[in-house]
Amino acid sequence: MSNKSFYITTPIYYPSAKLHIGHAYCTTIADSVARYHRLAGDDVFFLTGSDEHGQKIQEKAEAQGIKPIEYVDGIVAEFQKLWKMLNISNDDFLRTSQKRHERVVQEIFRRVYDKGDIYKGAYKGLYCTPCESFWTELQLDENGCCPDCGRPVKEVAEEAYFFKMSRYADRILKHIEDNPDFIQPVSRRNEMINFIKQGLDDLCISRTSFDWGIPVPIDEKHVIYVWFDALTNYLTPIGFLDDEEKFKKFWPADVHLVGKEIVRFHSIIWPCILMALDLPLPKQIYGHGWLVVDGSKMSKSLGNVVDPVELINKYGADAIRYFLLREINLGQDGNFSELALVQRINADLANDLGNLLHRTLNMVKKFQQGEVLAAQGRSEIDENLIADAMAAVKTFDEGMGDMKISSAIKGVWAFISRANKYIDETAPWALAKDPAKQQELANVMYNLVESLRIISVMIEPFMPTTAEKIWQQLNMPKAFADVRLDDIKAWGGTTAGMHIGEAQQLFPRIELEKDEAPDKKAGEKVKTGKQAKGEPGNIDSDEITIEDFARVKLQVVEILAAEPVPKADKLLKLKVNTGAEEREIVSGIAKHYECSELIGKRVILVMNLKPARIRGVVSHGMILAASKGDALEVVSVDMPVGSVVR
RNA sequence: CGCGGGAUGGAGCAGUCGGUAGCUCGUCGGGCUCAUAACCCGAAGGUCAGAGGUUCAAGUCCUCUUCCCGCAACCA
Repeated sequence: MSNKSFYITTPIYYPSAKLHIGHAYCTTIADSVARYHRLAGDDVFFLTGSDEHGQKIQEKAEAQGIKPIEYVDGIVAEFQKLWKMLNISNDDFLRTSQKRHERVVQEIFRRVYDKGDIYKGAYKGLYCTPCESFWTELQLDENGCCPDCGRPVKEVAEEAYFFKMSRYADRILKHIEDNPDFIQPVSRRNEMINFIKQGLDDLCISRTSFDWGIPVPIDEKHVIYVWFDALTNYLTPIGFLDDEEKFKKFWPADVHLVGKEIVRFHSIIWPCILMALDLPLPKQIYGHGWLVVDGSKMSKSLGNVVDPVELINKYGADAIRYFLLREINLGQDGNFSELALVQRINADLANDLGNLLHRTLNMVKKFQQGEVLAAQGRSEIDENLIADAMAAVKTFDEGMGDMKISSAIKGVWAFISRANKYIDETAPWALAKDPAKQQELANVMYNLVESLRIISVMIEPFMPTTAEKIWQQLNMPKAFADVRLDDIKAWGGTTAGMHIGEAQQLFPRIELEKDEAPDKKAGEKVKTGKQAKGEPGNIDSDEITIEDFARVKLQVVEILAAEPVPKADKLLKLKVNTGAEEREIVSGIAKHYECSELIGKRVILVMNLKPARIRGVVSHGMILAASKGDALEVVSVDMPVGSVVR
């Protein structure tokens, strides 16, 4: 029997830092799709990995005094630990530093070179010698200098190999236009078409300025630069060089799932490389959106990067997976907040799903000594429930097959709600009291158990652990690992006469404490360790809690330098010493102070204000000042630099 | 005119081919007692950012405006 094959990939993540919730989001999506296809009976290959080469990694390793491979080994181990915690079911994990990958990359380079699509040229760039970094014109600061150190850059040329991407521009454009599903969602597709029409440059694919990479096979001075190294990872584990049959089976990939910022590389550069290799193109590039945290973008300088490991430890992997898949529409940016997470857990997982299972098991135990009796005959209400169950399976099946994960989940939950309503409609507790209605009761109990059986299977791609827990509590005879989608495409798979297992809470409710309880004094510690941190208190009121205030980090800093901001009459650019570092901030006090009188002043700075670009200057913080009418004075103190204000 | 995304009841979001504006949470009222103070039913609440246009018909198509948010060739 030859099953349909399905090959899905995530990007290979760059191990320059720990993974955050956004990476977990992307991989969770891929995992749920992969799990769905396995459930549907397809032969699935699900790949993720790490992109380990490059200058940045080399620098980080040097800074720690270790070899790049040692540095990367440490971080990649963390990646794999996270995927294990999240129950990611990848079939392979590719590291670009692996020998098997080096072979592939070098072979691809040779093939494309032999074809005449690679030539030696000069990479021209703006180089900052002290920082040893290349910049593009747009990255430079307002003075045309290095954005890191502010010193001038110079134009240098470095010998490099180039890939003749321009040669494939017309073909890729046509491909995208002829295949509407190639790039999803459509908004990204339009963006790509637009981009190609502006013309494609040849791609620089080698570097000599660092050596942590795969050597160019024909020229040992060079290492292969990013895209030839990274994108080709998708070919390595499926037997590109060593298993022709496997390769034929899984290539072309069904979906490359990527973040929206790298759609371009996957839908333009990657296909061009494949065309140069005479290989078929992937069927689909799917660009998912980004997670914003409580309304603002995740960034290190904002300090709002969400660590998935912490969340998993606090709420469990399945709850996090459920939230990510349910709450955010694939393809669009979505908001992540711990408060929303807790609300989802309570409403959907504890109240709707958990309680449905619990009350059902409890009734079977109480009314029928734990035995699931055979159903005989169907009422109209029963028929409705069954029709809704079958419709839910269909919605689920179609939604998942079409990458509409959120809508698939909504379909499942609509049915969970339906089952809860069925209990109300049939009122089993009343049937139980009437000896003449025992068969009717048996029917209701059977239908509920059968509904939960179907629900547990549909939930598996989203919450594998919970799905199996439900299966076990129902005490279904078949091994859960062997269950397939076909098992729930028809009603009646529950065996009459079986005994249910022990009922256990799937998701205990998470109690939210009210900050505004009148009997609690302001300032009193009301949050327990279990409580979500960073949760907004009462948003409606102007009153804030001591915790709210504590989020504002105030500190004494010394003004080192001050100069006017060009073309702005109210703004001064200040350089301050925080004790730990120097920062640049922009302050609207030019009308009230001369630059010279500010120098040496010790003032209070809001340390953790989101950096903002004001008249082209990035301001990292805000100086406190008092004003009334036209008068204004900065708040200054005599305490030493670094003193914390509170 | 750098590119793109967004604006829909208190909050967060759906809305496929233009055809009666939906969902979740919250609020208010009711029901039920098997259950994790859970579940079920009902109600209130929106001139779909603004202006103009196409059309028998516009949240949906076109033009302009305002306001938010990203990106600008290795941040998912």
